[in-house]
Amino acid sequence: MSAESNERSAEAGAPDPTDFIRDIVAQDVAAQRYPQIVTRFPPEPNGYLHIGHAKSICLNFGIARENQGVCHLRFDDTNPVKEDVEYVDSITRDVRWLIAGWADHCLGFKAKGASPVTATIDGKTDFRLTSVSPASLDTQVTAGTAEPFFASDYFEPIYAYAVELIKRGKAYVDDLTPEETEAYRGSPDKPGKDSPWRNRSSAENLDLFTRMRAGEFPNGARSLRAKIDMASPNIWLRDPLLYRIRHVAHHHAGNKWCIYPLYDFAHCLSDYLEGITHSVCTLEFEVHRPLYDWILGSLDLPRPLPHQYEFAKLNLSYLIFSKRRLLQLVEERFVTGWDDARMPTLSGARRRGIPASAIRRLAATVGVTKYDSVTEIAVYEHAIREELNPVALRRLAVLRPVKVVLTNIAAGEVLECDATNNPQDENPTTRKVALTREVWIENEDFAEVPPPKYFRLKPGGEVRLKYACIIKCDEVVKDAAGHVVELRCTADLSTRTGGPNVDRKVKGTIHWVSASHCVDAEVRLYDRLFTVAEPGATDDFRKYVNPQSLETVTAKLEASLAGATVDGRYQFERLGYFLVDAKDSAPDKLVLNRTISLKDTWAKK
RNA sequence: UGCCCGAUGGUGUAAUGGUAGCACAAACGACUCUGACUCGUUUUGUCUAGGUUCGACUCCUAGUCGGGCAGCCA
Repeated sequence: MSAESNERSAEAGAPDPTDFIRDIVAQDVAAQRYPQIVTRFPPEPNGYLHIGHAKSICLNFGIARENQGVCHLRFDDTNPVKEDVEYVDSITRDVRWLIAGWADHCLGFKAKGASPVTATIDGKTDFRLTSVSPASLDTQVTAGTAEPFFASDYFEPIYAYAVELIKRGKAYVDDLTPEETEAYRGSPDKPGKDSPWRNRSSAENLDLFTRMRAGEFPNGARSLRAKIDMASPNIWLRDPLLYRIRHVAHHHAGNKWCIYPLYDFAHCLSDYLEGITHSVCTLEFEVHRPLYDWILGSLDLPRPLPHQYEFAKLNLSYLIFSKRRLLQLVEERFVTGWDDARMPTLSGARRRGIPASAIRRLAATVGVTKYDSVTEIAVYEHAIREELNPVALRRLAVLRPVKVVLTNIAAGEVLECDATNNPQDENPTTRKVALTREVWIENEDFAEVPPPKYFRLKPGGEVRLKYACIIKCDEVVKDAAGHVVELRCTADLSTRTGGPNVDRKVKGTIHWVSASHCVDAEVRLYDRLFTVAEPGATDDFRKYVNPQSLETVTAKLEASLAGATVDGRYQFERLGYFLVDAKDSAPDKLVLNRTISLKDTWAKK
């Protein structure tokens, strides 16, 4: 829990970020263009959220947070064949996790089951749906009386707007087949041509559209199209489709419909219905903006219109964010699931022990622009360490143990040492760790033939056992095969805390645990999932999955870790940040994940 | 080869006509009972060519390079 706290996060005192979108919002606020700033995060429930989505979530909720506004979580669920409630649930959970303690007071949910209300404004029929009070959101969610927004809740008013467009002569029912539609559309450098059905009468269009809804026609037989310009240089203005026929049940709307609006038609209207002021999306929708504006502008709507702004999505080196490819990793068993700790999904990050605040910190550092960039993974790793360092409890653990016998300590004797829980604290607390005759040290911390500048233990050399004392290696015991099985050392107990020679310096300090006062645990060490910086740009990203992305070891942990729970964030000294695995750990069989290693300027050389 | 968008050190980003700054990375050094953290120093940049201007990363024109758009996906 402590790791989720914002108290020591940069966010607490940091100034609000600025970028070109926030500048626009600020201008709109200054001009009092809207009574309140309302943004939205509109995922399609057809996959798990990943770090790339997190950038969008942070932007949209950040804008709301900085302007006393609200940000709606809205499912853009207009294509029932691809969507599923499993994703609705995971997305809702992940969004709430990401913004917890930061922007949950801005989260816009609606009353359960609510759909847009009809009103008359200036003699015009209007539909509207607003969010419940964020202040009471938690109790309402718990009570089951609030839920996210769904575009599918707007099918009725969206249908009414389509009828209105037909009446205005701005939409028509087309009988062209999908193949013909494609052929008629032309290509980027060649204009399209008008459908023979383009100039049907309003009455005929209305009749046909009503019958489409009534289910009289099979899939693909007809469609509703906007009547714009088949010769437009912008393909999305060449009479784009508004509705298609799909005789299929919807995961949220049930069996009510057999015609479903397409993204372009549903999205801008959903924004309007919810009173969205700033509709922020990624760059690929830039060419759709004229259509977004055309639809809203063609309906003579009485309330202020939302506006669309586009930014470049996040790319991180050594990672992939494509839903299709992520799904492949899951289905082809490169990972154990969507929440595998190596996955760039939010559920994977959470299981890995990455604090939500670190992801928010990443979003703040990469900024928001229209330049399609690739951010080095090191920026993300740095953000994780920055968030974990001040909150993680220091503990001693040995991943790959080698036995050390301290020959001048009697068997059964226990020397208690004070170990600091977190040196970053203003007033650090301590705990007791046991020093006994036999201890484990890290395999890497002993070298029979040390490389130059090796600070750790070597034959005849000295090293400090952290929080304990300096030891000297007297003898290296090997088995018949020549492997080191035991190091026989003497402890200089005068260098213990409180001892006369505490201040004696040796170059190296290493971690250790008592062999008689420790617990075994399965520890999972993660490395990058891919071996190349841009796996998405290769011929087949699966060929570049890192075979060493997961290594499992049986580690020795200091005894105090015996009761560790998922809530604890630990730094195993000199090794990295760890937490208990939420799925596979049990009280009698601890399983821990390494979130990330400590920066290691020695190993690099 | 139609339309739209973009280009600042290795990477990401700031400077909104007036000293090119910050972060990450890298290198070196200091400190250190974590080769971590912290601190200090250093290396490296405005895509090109014209134009406007006292002055251009910024405005204009052309070019180069990169990205997006031809789902009844979002």
